[in-house]
Amino acid sequence: MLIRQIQSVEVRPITTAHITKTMFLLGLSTPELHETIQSELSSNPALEVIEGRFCPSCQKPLIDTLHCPICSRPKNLSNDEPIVFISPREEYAISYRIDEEVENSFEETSVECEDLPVYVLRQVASELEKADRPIAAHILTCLDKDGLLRTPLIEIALYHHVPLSRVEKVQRILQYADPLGVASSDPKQALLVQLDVISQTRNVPPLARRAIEEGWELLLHHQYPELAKILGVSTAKVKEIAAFIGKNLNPYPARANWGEVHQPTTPYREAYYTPDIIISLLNGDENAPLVVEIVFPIAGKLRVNPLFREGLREAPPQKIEQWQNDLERATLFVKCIQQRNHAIVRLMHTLVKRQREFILKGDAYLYPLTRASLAAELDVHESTISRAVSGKTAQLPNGKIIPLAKFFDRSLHIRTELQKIIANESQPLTDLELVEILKARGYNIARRTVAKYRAMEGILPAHLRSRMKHQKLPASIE
DNA sequence: CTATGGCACGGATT
DNA sequence: AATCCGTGCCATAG
Repeated sequence: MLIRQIQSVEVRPITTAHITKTMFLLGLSTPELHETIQSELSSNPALEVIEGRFCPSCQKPLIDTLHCPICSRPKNLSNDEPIVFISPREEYAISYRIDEEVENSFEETSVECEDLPVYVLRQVASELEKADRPIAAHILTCLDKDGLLRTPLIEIALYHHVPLSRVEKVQRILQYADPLGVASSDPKQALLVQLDVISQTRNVPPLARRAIEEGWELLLHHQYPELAKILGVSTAKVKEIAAFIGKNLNPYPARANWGEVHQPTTPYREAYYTPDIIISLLNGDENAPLVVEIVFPIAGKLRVNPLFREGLREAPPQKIEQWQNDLERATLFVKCIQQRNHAIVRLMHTLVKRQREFILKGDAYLYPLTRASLAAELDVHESTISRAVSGKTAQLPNGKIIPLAKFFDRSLHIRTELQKIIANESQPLTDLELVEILKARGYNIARRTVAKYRAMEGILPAHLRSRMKHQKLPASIE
C-alpha cells in the first residue's frame, strides 16, 4: 500500500494552496465539481479538455487513453482487490434529488420491495383494457435499468399486430404511474411527464417545458448561454430553470433508491438519482472483482494546453505576466484535481474492499466502520474522509443508489437483524423481549435503543403489530 | 403495572 | 467545536 502510494503521488513540493484547494475539491459532489471545472475552464485559456475514448473491448469510458483499467488488469490479482478508476461521464453532471413532496408520494404507494415491472403493472392494471395488458407487460419487460424504454414503439406494435397509436396510448398510461416518467422512450420524455404532473400542484418556471423540449442537450452540458439565446431570456433565468429541473425532476425514473422501503424516520431519507460512484460486478460474477467507477463530470481529461505553454515564449510583453499567471493557475488546478481523484480512488479502494460483503449481499453484512478508523488505515486526516464521503452517493451493483455515508453506519447490521426477528416472530414481541433475543445473538443494546431502531425502520410497537404476518398484498387488481 | 415514546445528558464521532 | 447516537429517567397510554 505504502509503495503504491509513493509511486503514484508526484514528488513535487506540496504547497498549502494545494492542500486547501484539493480539500475543497474533495468535498464537492460530481455536479458541483462540474460547475467548478466549467468556470475554471472558461476563465483560464491555459486549461483544456482532451476528449476521452472508450475501451475497444469493454466499452468503458477512459480518462487515460493508453490503457483500460479493467482490461489491462493483471490476471494474478486476488478477486478481493477491487478495480477502482476515474470514469469520465459527462452525462452525470446534473444532480437530481427528490425533494420532500415528491418523496412523500413515493411513500404512499411503495409498500413492498418488488420488481419494478410488477409494481407498475399493479398500479395501472385497472386503467387498462384487457386487450392492452399484454402490450403493457411487453413494454415493462423491455425497460432498461433506468426505467426507460429503449425498444422502438413500432417494434412492439408490429409484434402485437396493433396500430402504433395503441401502443402509444398504453405508454402514456404507464408514464403517469408511480416512478413518474417510467417507460418513456428517452430522458426528455420522462422529464416532460414529470413536469406535467408537478405543474398541477405548484408553480413551475414558465419556460421549463420549452427548455426541456428544445434544449435538453444544451441543458445536459450546462451550455446555458446558448440555451438562453434560443429561449430569448437571460442566462441567469436559464440557470434558475436548470436548478429547478435538477432539483425536482429525474430523467431516469428507476434510478432512485429502488426497493428501499421508504419510511418516515429512515435515516437516509434523501434519494438521489445520479451517483458519484458506480460500483458494478465484473461480468456479473459473484466471485469476480468489483469494478468501481468514480464519476468525473467532463467528457475527458483535464490538462494544461501545451500550445499555450509554447505560446508563452512569444507572448507580447504586456501580456506576459497575465499569461504566466494563467499557466500557473492551470497547473495548480490540474494538479489539485488529480490529487482529489487520487484521494477518492484510494479511499474507495479500501472502502469497497472492506465492505465487499455489504455491497454484494446487502444491509445485514455491513461491517460497522468509522471514518476515523479508515483515516488511520489510510494515514490521512479524518476530515479528509469526512469531506470525501459527505454529500456523495454510490450506485450498487443491484442498481440502488445510496449515500456513501451508509458505508459508515454503526447500527445498520443490528437493525436488519431486528427486522428479520420481527418478520419471523409468531406473536408480537415486546421491546424487552427483543433485547433478550438480540443479546443472545451477540448484540448488546439497551431496551430504549431497540425502540429507536424500530422507529428508524418504521416498525410499529408490539401492541399495534397484529399477527397478520406472511400475508402478501391482497388481490387488489380488478 | 407494563410497554413505549419524549427529553435530555454524556461520550463518541466527524 | 459541532453533531450524532445510545441510554437512562420519567410521563403517559393501554
